Amino acid sequence: MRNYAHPDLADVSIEHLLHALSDPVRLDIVRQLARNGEASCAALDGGRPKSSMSHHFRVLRSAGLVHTRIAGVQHMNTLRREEVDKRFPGLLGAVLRVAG
Amino acid sequence: MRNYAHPDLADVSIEHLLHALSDPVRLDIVRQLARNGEASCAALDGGRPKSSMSHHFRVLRSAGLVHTRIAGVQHMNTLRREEVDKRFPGLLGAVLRVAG
DNA sequence: TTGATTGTTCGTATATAATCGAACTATAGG
DNA sequence: CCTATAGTTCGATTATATACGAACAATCAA
Repeated sequence: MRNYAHPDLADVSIEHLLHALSDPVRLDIVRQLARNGEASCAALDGGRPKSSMSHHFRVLRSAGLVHTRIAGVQHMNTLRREEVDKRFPGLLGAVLRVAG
Repeated sequence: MRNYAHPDLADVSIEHLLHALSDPVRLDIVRQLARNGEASCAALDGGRPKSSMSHHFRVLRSAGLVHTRIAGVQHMNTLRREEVDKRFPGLLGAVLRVAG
């Protein structure tokens, strides 16, 4: 894998984004990225198998929520906060305001 | 059916609520209720079969989003706007602000 | 080049969800 | 009581998600 495709937020529907956020594992990933900034996949796995995490990161990417940058052997993830906020104002803030 | 049980919003998780909103049929129902206020099930079916609608209303009820009141032969639905707003401040507003 | 590390992809199993016809329940009006 | 109307419940089908082991690819360091 050389690098990832990240969708334009304009092409992401709110249904798609809400679905991505409705899974507890993914919501947890989003919360941690919001709190701590960039993190590798392994740093967020909570003991889950790599293939499961890979799946969840793919869903988060396809929903425009997460950007993944390859840095050597690690894949570093960040929240696409500004872009999501521009497309869906207030949504991510409201979700993250809820206690996890 | 004599009447419905409506969950306390305190018992609704954000994952549950986000999942309920992530379906296009249900999101459409929520949008219409927000715009036009109380409506019967049939008024919102968009030509879909009754059993399908019944399913979606049940999901919306279980997520604390919709209150259903029995009025004779009709079941009238409303958005539980204030309660949802108290539990998840800004969330519904952010969702409804997005063009449908 | 070999080995260790990080994450993807594939395949399969399992679980959850959506769809919808058919039979049923409840209410209202003749 | 009979009939029409509005929704629910049941059951079956199909679709979509999740979970995860195993094999693979890419990078780095020795």
